[in-house]
Amino acid sequence: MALKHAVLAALLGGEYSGYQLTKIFDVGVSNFWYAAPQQLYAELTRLEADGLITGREVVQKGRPNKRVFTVTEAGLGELTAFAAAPAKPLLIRDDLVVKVHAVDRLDPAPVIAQLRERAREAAAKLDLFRQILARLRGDLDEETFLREGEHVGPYLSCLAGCRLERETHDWCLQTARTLTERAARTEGRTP
Amino acid sequence: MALKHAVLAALLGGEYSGYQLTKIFDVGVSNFWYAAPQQLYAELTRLEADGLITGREVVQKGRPNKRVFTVTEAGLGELTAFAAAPAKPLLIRDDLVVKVHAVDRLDPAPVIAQLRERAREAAAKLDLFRQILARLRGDLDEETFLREGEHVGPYLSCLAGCRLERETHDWCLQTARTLTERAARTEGRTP
DNA sequence: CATTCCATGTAAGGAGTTACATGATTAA
DNA sequence: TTAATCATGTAACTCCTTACATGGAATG
Repeated sequence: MALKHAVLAALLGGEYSGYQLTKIFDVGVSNFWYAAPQQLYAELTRLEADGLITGREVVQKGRPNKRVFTVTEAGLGELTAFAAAPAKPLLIRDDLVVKVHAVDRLDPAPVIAQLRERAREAAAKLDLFRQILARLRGDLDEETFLREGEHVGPYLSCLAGCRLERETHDWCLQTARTLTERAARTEGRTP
Repeated sequence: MALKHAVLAALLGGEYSGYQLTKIFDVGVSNFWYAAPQQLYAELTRLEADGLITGREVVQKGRPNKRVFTVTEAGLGELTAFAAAPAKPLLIRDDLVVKVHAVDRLDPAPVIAQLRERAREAAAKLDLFRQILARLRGDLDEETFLREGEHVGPYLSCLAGCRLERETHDWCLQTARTLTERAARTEGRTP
């Protein structure tokens, strides 16, 4: 199982409902994992049935009640075993890079548009991640926080997200610029 | 279908057999897609049945014969449609970052070991990608090649791979160092 | 003689995606 | 009153992963 450990890891950060988790996993949990809402609800049901998490009903006024979940001792044990097991290689699959790979034989215009769009998204995510980092480290500077702060796990994983988004952003813009310039030169020749 | 377009894109680079593709996809085609051998053989069968690629038997001496594949006109059409369609968001799933995220409540030792191992792998891939880039650009420098070279697609996608591996490498080492130092400080306190 | 490389698959099962469904509340 | 947000799912399908299978040639 794959989502399992990502959910457990996310729930270490506090009690969350299925809906709250969908928000967290929608951004990709600091970009290390993505999951659709239906997946999460199904996974929470399974994890609770397996005793790795426990749910608690929270009554709300003005909006539907919700169930929030916490990791149990058994869940923590599962995470420990998971952390000790050899890591699977990073899994990355990206449509856009496939398109760039093939761009020599294709119309570059839509690819360029998508690169620009992706760059915007990456910039937005980077912004978001930086806010999360600032909130996590409070009034300490990064170095001090990493040395003395209490919970560095989420901070470190978010740093990974920052790096990825920054590089994505830069690569997209560089690639878009390269393709744009080449397209301009080709146009100049063909008419 | 997902693999489909990655295979078509890879086959634009020339004629390859299933086996050769497994080698290419094993590295992740410059890190943008990974696929297992069985997936590839199945996908090639399907693509040929759909007329998007054509196979050709190559008789070899001293080793088993093989079938190599080329993209057809229909295949190129499929790729064009794919390139014009909106890109799906980058899909990234990484065990190791999940472990780091949860590391505050876990034994950091195995996580640190895995971070170092991942750093080594990333360095190796980075090396490989740099060789590929050098081969692709020939005796031109990068700027000139990107401006005037003939096939920049594979070069640009490989650049994406380089960025990813470089960041992975640096992040792994920085994270391993942070966790190591914190572990040392905790040890100093608990005995 | 054992291992690695070349070459190609089948079969079963687990994971993820897409499409659809429901219903209340709050903000524009 | 229309849309967005909160809240939770089911069902069908596609895709991917894991395990297993085969067999010759080259390398050490």
